[in-house]
Amino acid sequence: MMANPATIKDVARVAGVSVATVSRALNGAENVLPHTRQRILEVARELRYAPSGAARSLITRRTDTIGALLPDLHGEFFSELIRGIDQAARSRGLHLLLSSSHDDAHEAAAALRAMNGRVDGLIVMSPHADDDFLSQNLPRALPAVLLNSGVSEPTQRVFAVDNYGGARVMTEHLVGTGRRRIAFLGGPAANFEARERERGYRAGLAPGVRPWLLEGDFSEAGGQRAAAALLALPAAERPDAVFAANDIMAIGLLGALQAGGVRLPEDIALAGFDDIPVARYVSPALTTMRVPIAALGSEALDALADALESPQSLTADSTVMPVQLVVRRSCGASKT
Amino acid sequence: MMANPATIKDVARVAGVSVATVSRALNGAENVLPHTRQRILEVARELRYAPSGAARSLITRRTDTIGALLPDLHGEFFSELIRGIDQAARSRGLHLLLSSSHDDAHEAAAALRAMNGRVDGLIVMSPHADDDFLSQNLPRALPAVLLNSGVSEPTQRVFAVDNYGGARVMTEHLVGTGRRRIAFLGGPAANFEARERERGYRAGLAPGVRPWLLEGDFSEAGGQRAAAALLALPAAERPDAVFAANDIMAIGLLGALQAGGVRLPEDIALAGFDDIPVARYVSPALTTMRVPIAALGSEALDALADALESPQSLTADSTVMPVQLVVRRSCGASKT
DNA sequence: AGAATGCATGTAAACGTTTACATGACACGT
DNA sequence: ACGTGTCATGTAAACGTTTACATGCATTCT
Repeated sequence: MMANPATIKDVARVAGVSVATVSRALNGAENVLPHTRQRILEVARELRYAPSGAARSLITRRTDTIGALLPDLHGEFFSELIRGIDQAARSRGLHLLLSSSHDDAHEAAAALRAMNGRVDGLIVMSPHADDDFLSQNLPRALPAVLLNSGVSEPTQRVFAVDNYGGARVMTEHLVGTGRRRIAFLGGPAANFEARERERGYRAGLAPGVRPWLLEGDFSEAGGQRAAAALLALPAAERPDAVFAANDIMAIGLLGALQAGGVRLPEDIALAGFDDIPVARYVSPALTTMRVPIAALGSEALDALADALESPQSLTADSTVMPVQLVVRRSCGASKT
Repeated sequence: MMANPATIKDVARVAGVSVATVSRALNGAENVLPHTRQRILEVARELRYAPSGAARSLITRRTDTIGALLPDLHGEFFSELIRGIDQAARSRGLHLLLSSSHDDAHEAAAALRAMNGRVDGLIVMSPHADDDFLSQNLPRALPAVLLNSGVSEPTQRVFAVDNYGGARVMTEHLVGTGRRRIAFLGGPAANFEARERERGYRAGLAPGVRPWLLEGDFSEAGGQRAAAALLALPAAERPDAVFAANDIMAIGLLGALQAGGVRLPEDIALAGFDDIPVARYVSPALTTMRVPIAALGSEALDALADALESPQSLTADSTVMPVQLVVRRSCGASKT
């Protein structure tokens, strides 16, 4: 019923030629008689022959595939990231091998090793992927680029987002619109991006102003918990602005605060970070920092793909993608 | 600098054993002396050896990878779908090879063939993937499951969503809340799901009522265009409800209608289909049909993974996933 | 006419694994 | 002591390609 797939040998036998000729005909080598080629193509179609990727990449040492090691697949951030990577990959004829959600460094290492021989390069975004981890676990000869990693002295190519600068600009914007009691809803302590954004927040405050930190975890539920904490305060003691370290927390906060009778942006101005698609649909629409998520993915892939052509092009420096302030109604500075 | 990766031969040479012993030690065969095994593990770590996936799967005929052929990666629908697939794949130790956006059948066929020898099975969701296409292009011996395909007499395993039933229930719901002039904003004519939803809409109308069809394309911009068309009508001639064939069109419509001064849901009730995450954040929150998108992906993967163990488990029937009416404010039937 | 050239095709090695089978050391029962 | 069995290890084939090199035929040059 489900017969074994045809191999190049089958094609050769049926067409009455050698496997070498079949290989040449199928790969478009020019030194094969038109008549022979046509015959081979016919037979190949007839037998539904498709070359084995495994065998082919074993000998050519090319897989035309790049691997992506991601921490998670949840939410719009990763959706956008993958879209960016995929788009760039497709336009270069590369395939995408996905691997996600590695809870500990051990698992991530296993995933990394499992990619060996199946990919030509790696895009790595992982909380565990510090310099040490990579130099211990990255199979040799496998070019890699890092995304938003916390490496200080990179030995790899790194693409990152200007978390610090963006957070600073956002804070200054809130200060500029007259807010004085600006709280910051942070992310997980272990998260590099969260720390950078907090650093930017601190830098953006007017000199002498004490930072006001709320605990968060980058999740919608975390935003709701923070809202509950604020609602427990007397209205006069609440902040007049909250800057959430990412959009999804801001959105959780937004809904919960409104449910608690707080008027946004009149009572409390709200700002997020990332500009995920949903940010413009909430009411009031969320002021946020636009992160070029898809571009981050496609630039990473482009750098990696270039490295496949000329390995020396993969230098160990880092590129910081600029972010852009997007003012919407939630911060009170826009009428629309 | 970037040395060739170590092979099993290198490990064997350094450890002073044969490659067979290395293979056995690394794969956990029990008949290898503890001393020998430890020595081999040490050497392997030292050399940063990782077995070549290509070589391994060439001989074992297993890749532990499944391929997903998707039409697109844009939007929350596919994000959720991939998440569902990935989650099920990971829990079974399978990898995921992604391939998307094939504009024509020719491209899709190429993608299909490129997967040969790199995957153990396929999840296919493609407008081109009808029965003919698959039987022509699917390499033999490659188990596959189809998603939301328009095959009538399936020769493959198919998972689909109850588009017809859901659309019918939604239409009946709108009728039940007193709406009489219910328009349907359709999807691309070539799209099977769009046609099924339209069919459900027609069936849900009260007997004798003429269907009112608006042209759409499943995109947010399409929703906005439809809104423009409605706004061009005198208010009295507009529908009192619009049922959009998917959420993203409903959301485009929603924003554009509100900008045009239409009150939702008072003047026009609005409903969508899919229940993408953003549906509950728009204002008014969108009444919609909840499609178990992630579950669709994970069930498809589970069926496929089972088939890898026992090929005969992959019968050629179809599973229809139930959908669920989610009433929110946009249809006027809910206070919250 | 004979040598040289060009060119289509064939032969076989190589890629890095796994695994069936062979080998040989050692322990044991007789 | 000698066969017998056990078991760790080695040998080599196999997986399905690509490709360097060999082959031999047809054509062209002298």
